[in-house]
This record gives sequence, C-alpha cells and structure tokens, in this order.
Amino acid sequence: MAGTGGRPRRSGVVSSGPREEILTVAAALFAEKGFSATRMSEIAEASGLRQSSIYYWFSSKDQLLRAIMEQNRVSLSAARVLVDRAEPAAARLYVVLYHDVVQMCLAPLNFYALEQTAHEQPEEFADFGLDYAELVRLLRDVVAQGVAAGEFVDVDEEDVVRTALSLTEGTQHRFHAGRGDVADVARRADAAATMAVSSLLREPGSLPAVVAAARAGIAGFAATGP
Amino acid sequence: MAGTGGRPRRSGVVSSGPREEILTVAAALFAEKGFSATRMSEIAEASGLRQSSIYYWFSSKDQLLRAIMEQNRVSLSAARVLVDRAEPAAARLYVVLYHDVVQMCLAPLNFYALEQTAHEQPEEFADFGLDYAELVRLLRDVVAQGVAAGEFVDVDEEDVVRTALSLTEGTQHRFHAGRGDVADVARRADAAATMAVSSLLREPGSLPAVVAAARAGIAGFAATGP
DNA sequence: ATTATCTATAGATCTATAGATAATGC
DNA sequence: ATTATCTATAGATCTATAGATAATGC
Repeated sequence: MAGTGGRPRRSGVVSSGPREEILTVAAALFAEKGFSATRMSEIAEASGLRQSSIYYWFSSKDQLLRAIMEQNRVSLSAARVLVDRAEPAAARLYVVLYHDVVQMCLAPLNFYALEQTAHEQPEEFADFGLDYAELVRLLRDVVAQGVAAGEFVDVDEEDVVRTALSLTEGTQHRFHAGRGDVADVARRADAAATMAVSSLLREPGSLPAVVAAARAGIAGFAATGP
Repeated sequence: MAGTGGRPRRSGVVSSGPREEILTVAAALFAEKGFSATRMSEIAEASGLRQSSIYYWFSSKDQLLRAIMEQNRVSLSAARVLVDRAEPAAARLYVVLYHDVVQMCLAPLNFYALEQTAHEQPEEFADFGLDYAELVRLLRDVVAQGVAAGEFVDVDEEDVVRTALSLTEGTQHRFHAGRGDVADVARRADAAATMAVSSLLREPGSLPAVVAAARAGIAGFAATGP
C-alpha cells in the first residue's frame, strides 16, 4: 500500500498503511474524549502527521467516524445462527451475551460513543439501529423458548432482554472507561453472561452444565473463549 | 430570588430562579449531546436568554458542569445504612441496586457523562471517585454476608459487585439515551435489581419473599417505590 | 507522473468580556 | 442603586482547502 513515494513526514514516523493507523488512533481518542471533543490536530499528532494531512485519507471528521463504525459493526452472527439450534436456551443465551461483551470490549470504540453519533445523525446511521432491533428480537425468541421449555422461570421476555443488554453494554463501558486489560475480557464476559442466565434458571444447580455446553458452543462461533 | 429588577428578556420568557432553570436545561443538553458538543448559545436559547447572559449566573462552562454535578452526587445513604442491618443480604442488595438505578435515572445528567468529566479533570472531581469506591466496598460486604449465610451461591464478591454495577449503570444509560418515561423507572430498577439478586440466590423460589422484604425496606429509604 | 506529505490560511465557530440598557427598589 | 439582561466584539480555537514540496516509479 504505502512505502511508495510521498513526501517524508516531518515527524520521521514511517507508516505502512496510514489509513488503518489513523482509524485506530482516532477510535481510541473518540472513545476516550468523545467525538466532538477530539480535534483533528490531536488525531494527526498521535499519528505522526500534520493536521491537514489527515484530509488526504479522509475527507472530513464525519467520514473518519463513519469508517470506524463500519469496521466496528456489532455482528449478529452468533445470535442469527443460534436462534434456531437445538441446544438448551440457557446455553444459547449465554453464548450470545458472552460474544456481545467480547465483541464490544475488543472493538476500538466504546459502543455508547458510536450510539450517540448514530443518534445525532439518524439518516446516515440508520443501519445501526436496525442491527440493534434485530438482536433484541432474536434474543427475545431465545428467552421465550427457554420459558416455554421450562428451563427458565416465567418472565417478561422483553424486559429480560433489555436488562441483559443493559448489562452487556454496561460491562463494555466499564471495560473501555477503565482502560481494561485485554486479558480480562473473557472474565468479564463470563461474569455478565452468567449473571443474566443464572437469574433465569429454574434450577440453579444446572448452571455448570449450561456453561459447559456454552463453552463447547463458543469454540464453534468465536475467536476468544473463556 | 428573581422577579426583582433586571432588564426584561428579549424572548419575553419570565423566570423565577434563572439559575436553577439554566442548570436543568444544561444538564439535559449535556446528557443528550455531551458536554463538549453543547454550546453555551444552545443552553442560552433553551433558557430564553441570550448567549452571554449565562455568564451572569455562571462564570464559565466548567462551573456550570460543576454545579450540575454537585446537585447530582450519587448518594450512598442506602448502602451505608443497610450494610449493618439484620435483614437478609438478598433484600438489602436488592434495595441498594434498586435505589442506584432510580437515582441515576432521575438525575438530570447521564452518569457516564459525569464520569467522563471526572476522568478529564481528576483533581477537581476527586470526591466522585471516592464515592464510587465506597459503594463498591459496601456492596462487597453485603454480598460476602449473603455468601457466608448460605443465602447466595459461592461467588467472587468483587466480580459480582462490578457486574451488578455495570448492570445498574447500563440500565440508567439506556433510560437516559432513550428519553425514558419517568413512569418506567421503577420497572427498570426492579428488573435490574431482580436480575442481579436472583442470579445469586441459592434457592430461586425465595425471590418473591426477598422482593417483598426489599419493598418494605424501600419504603423506609426512598421517595420512589415500585 | 504519481503519491503523500507539508505550510499557510480562509472562514466558521465558540467562549468570554466590556459596556450599554431597562427594569425595580429606595 | 441594584439587578438582570442586552448588544457587540475580541481572541482563541478548529475544520477544511489551496497550493507547494519531496519522495519514488517510469
């Protein structure tokens, strides 16, 4: 990509792939200080560039955020696959919530920062809200299946799903806000998924079996297991 | 306070207590758009004032935020009182978590917005972090008491407390982000506290009794019951 | 000739201050 | 005389553009 031509940087920093580097740096700054409070000059400095050189790669600050969000789309793949599988609902719910935390923690940008921008520019970021709605729908089905099968106590599925997502989101926030250690992600994801699932189990003693089944499942769907 | 003297506003809006009104308006805007992205001119316009008139009441934008945070200090009173009481740990934990959600939801400013500013200006907002640490400590004690008494399954107290607080914080975020209806706060607080507590109970069937005991307790400590 | 950077700066904010103005109270 | 507002604006950013410059590749 790079390495061919171009005036040398004043900072002396050599980059292979300035575009990716700028995205990484910008995501970290947006997450730390917020989109609006982050200056293009700060992104440039952290990238070893002059302020205006960022505009060679991205035509505006908004486009920069757009590019980060595309990298960062919260995937629904696990939920989509698992909603129709035969495993117990508890194990499937665990897997999806676990994934949700891992994905948001490993993403460069705090989910809430992303969400706020989507809220400010609804037309441009409409797909974002659609993904979220689909995740809610899929999880509601899984919870309903668990209730129907007698695995879960009788609950309002909508409430439970919203609460569980508040938990995964709150967990990723605490991680990002505290400059969390990547080695910690699996532990936090497990804690969140365990809390949500075991609050639903009619039989608390079945938790170890649920987690074991879920881990077998996680191996099939995720890069990072507990 | 007001009503005495002063040039009339160009907007015609009459205010008794401009200071309080500005704080309310500013908190709403800070929560919605973030501190940095909110302009003094927007706060002024929403208050029926001209931009520079805000400075008659607050010497700077930072002072405005400071004043909001002081109004908004997350209270530890319930936790402080309950840590030493004789009720079952489950009921006490429920009460504190319930309160935590209610308080953060009813506060004018999203807790995370506040936390971010505290993070940016650590010297000025040191008390904020101390309050949080105390809450963690108190809750850890309550959970440890529940485990020792056999009410709760055997867990890592630190993990559980951090996870439970991620849940209450995530819940208030979802509330503030969604322009939640105040009538909904009790329901959300109950959902969050219930999820955390019932994930710990050794005997899930005891949940109704726990919630009943907690409600009796809530009446004693809070303005808002479920 | 192409690529990637730089310097310089126009134009658009945004915060905060200075000083005028229009009420009420004495 | 005091209070609370207003208008006007200085000064400090901050984004984005224009055009120059210094590499490599042909």
